[in-house]
Amino acid sequence: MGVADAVFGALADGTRRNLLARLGELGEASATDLARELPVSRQAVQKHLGTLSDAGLVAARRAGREVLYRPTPAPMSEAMAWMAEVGGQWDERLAALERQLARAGRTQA
Amino acid sequence: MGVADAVFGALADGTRRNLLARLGELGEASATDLARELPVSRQAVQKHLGTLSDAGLVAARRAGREVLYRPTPAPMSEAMAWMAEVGGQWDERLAALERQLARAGRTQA
DNA sequence: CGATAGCGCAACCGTAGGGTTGCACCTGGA
DNA sequence: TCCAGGTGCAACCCTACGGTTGCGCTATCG
Repeated sequence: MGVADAVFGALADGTRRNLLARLGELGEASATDLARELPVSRQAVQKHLGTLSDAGLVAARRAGREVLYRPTPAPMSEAMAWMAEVGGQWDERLAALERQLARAGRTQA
Repeated sequence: MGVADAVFGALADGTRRNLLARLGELGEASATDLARELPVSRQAVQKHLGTLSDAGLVAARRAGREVLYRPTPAPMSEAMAWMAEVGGQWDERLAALERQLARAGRTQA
């Protein structure tokens, strides 16, 4: 369950969740691109992308003189599995969510 | 996306996840009980239970001179829903992106 | 009653984390 | 070849956070 710490930690920040959502919409983007539409500096975005990358939630690709980041959702499955397991121990309500998890984690590695 | 911040923040700490898991096993427990089987002080546990409570992940009940905490996993649904939604979006976009890349260049990442 | 076991609150400390600025380095294009 | 845009790295603030200790209050049991 080692990855859970990094994933939850990465998801704990609102700016990082924004970045992930935006990356989800764009497919790929550079740190500079993302910083342009956010109220923070490029370096801040870059640091966030770094921690997201450490958590395995994004991957980087060099394209010419820019570096494009794309989301890699696989590690989220583990976090969701943790929640479903712990939550499902005592609450039937999460059974429905577990089904969602199965659907969302379908494409995971 | 209000609650997500508190939930992910609460889940970002390993000790708090331990507490949640232990509470899941025990059903109910006091801060003192939980602190006994952890390498931290009772006050630390109490603070953690406080943030878990702020996130809506636990509820407190007074029983005599002790306060028993029990898990209330409902708000996790929202966090999982967020992950499922964003992750699902990724799947579509990534598939489209990979198609583009495959067609455009064979410069595979 | 009185002693004891829990809880609640507050002060305090060290470190990690988000953010910024500044600058050096590389790469692509005119 | 020179210029501009993009990245990488480092130093530096400031706040939040996890953890501790100490003390006072409440309430239960003998």
